Amino acid sequence: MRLSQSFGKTLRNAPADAEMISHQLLIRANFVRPLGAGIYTFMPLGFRVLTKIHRIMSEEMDAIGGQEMLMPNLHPAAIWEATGRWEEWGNIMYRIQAGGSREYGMSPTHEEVVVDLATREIESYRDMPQVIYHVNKKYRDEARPRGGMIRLREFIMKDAYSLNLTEEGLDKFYPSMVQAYLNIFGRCGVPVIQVNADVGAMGGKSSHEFVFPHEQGEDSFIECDSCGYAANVEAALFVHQGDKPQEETPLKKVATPDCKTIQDVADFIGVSTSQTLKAVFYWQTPAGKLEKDGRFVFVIIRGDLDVNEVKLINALGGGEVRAASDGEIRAAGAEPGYASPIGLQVAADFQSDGVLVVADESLNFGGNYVFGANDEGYHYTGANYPRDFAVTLKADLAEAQTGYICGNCHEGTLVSRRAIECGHCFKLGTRYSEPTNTTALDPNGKPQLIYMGSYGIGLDRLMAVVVEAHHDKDGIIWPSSIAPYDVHLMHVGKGEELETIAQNIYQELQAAGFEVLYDDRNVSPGVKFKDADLIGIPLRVSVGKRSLENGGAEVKRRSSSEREIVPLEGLLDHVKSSTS
RNA sequence: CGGGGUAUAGCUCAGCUUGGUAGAGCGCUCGCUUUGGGAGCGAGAGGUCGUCAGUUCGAGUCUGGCUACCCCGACCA
Repeated sequence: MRLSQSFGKTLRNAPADAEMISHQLLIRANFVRPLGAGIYTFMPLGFRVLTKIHRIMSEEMDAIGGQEMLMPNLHPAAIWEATGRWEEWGNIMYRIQAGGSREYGMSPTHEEVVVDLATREIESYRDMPQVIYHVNKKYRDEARPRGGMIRLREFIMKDAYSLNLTEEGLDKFYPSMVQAYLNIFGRCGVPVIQVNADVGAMGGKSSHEFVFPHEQGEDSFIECDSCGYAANVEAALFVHQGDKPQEETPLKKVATPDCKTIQDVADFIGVSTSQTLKAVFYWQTPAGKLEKDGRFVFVIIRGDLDVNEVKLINALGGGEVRAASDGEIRAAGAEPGYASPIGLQVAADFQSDGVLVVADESLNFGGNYVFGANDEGYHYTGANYPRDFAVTLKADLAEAQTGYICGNCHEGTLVSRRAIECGHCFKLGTRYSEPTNTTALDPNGKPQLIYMGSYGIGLDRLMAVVVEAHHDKDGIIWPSSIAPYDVHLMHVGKGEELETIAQNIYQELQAAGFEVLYDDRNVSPGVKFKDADLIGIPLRVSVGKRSLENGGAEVKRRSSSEREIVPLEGLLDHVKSSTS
C-alpha cells in the first residue's frame, strides 16, 4: 500500500477525551475512528490487524476441531423468549420493532442461536461432539462504554460453542479450549493471567477468565503475592483465621447505646471486630419471579468480613438480591443496628416457616461473639453457635480482600488487582438446553439434555490490549504476528533515483510475499519517521542519499534502536531472515 | 443508573470574569524554497460557537431545559 493513497491520516494530537494509551494511539495512528460512544470504525490499518487476529483464532479453533461459520445478528424475539433471556437482558439488548408485531433483538451473544441450531441439527450422540464458532458483531447497550476499545456497545467477538452429550464429555473437552485460548493470547503477544472463576453452585458450572493486569481495567481479580494463585473475587480461596474458644461464656445482654455499626460496638465493648457477628439483610428475588414474590434473607457474617453478593446468590440458588429496607427488617422481627437471630424463629430449610438465616462459614472461626439483641441499644456478649441460635444454611459468603492469607499456598498474601478481561471460557451445562428441551438420543435411544460450553474473546478489545502491552512514547510496537504490514518502506529525501530504488524494493518485497506499507509521500523525513514509529510496523526499511552513500538501505526494527545498512542486493534475504 | 467534567475550524485550545461583526497553533489547498527525526516564506479555504428556549437594542459570552461525549462508581454473558 502506498501511504500517499491510503484512506485517512495520522493525527499529531490525540483527541482530548482519549485517556487510555491504546485509545490515543489507535486513533492517532489511524487504526480506528469513533462514531459514537462505544462505536468505532476500523480504518484500513485497523482492519488488517483485526483480520490477522481473526486468522490466528481460526487456526487455533480449527486445531481443536472447531468449525467456522456465521450466525445472524438479527434475532427473532422467540428464541430469546425460549431461554427466558428476552426479559432477563431487558436493559442490555437493543430491540427492533419491525412491520406488524415482529420483534427482534440485536445479537448481544449467540447461545440462543446455537441452541436453536442444535435442536434442529443434533439428533443423537452420533452427531456430537461439536465445536462451532464464528467471528461476528455483538451489540450491547452498555450503560458506560469506556476506555476507547475496552468496553464497546458494538464489538466483534470470536465466540465458540461446544456441544456434548454428557457432562463428562464437556469436562474432557474443556481443557483443550482453555489451552487454545492460551495459545491465541500467546500468539498475539498478550501475557494473560488465567483466573479461576469457579462459582460453585448453579449446577456446578465453572469458568475461566483470561485477564491482562491493567490499572485502568474494568475487571478485578485476586492474586497471591507468593504462589501466583489467581481467582475472581467470588472464587478466591482464603484462610479463615480464628479459632473456637476453649470455653463458651454465658450469653449476657449488655447496653450498647448508640452503637449502630460494628466498629462502634467493638470499640464500646473493647474487642476487635472479629469478635463480633454482624447481620446483613437482603431481599432475594428468585430467578424468573417478580420482586414482590421474593423473600427476606438474614445473613450472618463475622464482623471483620464482608458479604460477597455473588456468593450469596449462589448459596440461595440463583435470582437477584438487593439490600432490604428497614421496614422489611422490622417485619422479620429484627431491629436494624441491633439485630441477631437470637430469639427469632429461624426457618429449618427453604420451605419452612420462619426467617431464612444464611450464615457465613466464618461463624465457626471464633466464639463468644458480641451479637445484636434485637432490642434497640442492647447487644449480647458470649453469643455462640449453635448453642444460642440456629441458622437455616451455612455457606461461604465472605469476600476475599487484599491482605488475607492465600487459600492455595497458605503462606502468601492476597492482593486485589485491576485487569482487563480478554477472554472467558464457560461451562454452561444445560442452562440453555433445558428450557429449550434440546436433547439428543444416547446410545440407549433415550433423549438426554446436551451439555454446552461457550467461549468468547473480543477482538477489538484484544487489539487495544495488545497496544497497551506493546508501545513506547513514540507509538505502537506491533508483534509481527498481527502487525498490519511486515515492512514499512520509505524513501527519505527527494530525487527520481531514490524513488525508483524505493519502488523497486517495494515491488521486490511484495513479489516475495511480504506485505509492505510504502511511504511514498513527498514530505520531510521527520514526518515519515514519526509516522513509522506511530504506526508501529515491525521492520522499517528506508533509502536515502545518506544510506546509499553508506552502502544500501537502512533497516531498523520498531522494537529496537539499532539501525543497520544493508546492500540493496542482499535486502530481500535480510528482510526474510528478519521477519522469520 | 448515581457523582464529576467538557462541548468554539479536521485536531489541540484561547476568547466568557466585565455582552458590542470569530481567534491562534497544527492539519488542509496553491506557489516558491527545503529534505535523515513532526521545515521556511507568501497567498488561501474552512466555524448558523452542541441544541432549544429565555434575558437584552445586541448573546460564543448571562440564565434555564435538553442532547452528546469523557472520567469515577454501580452494573456487566
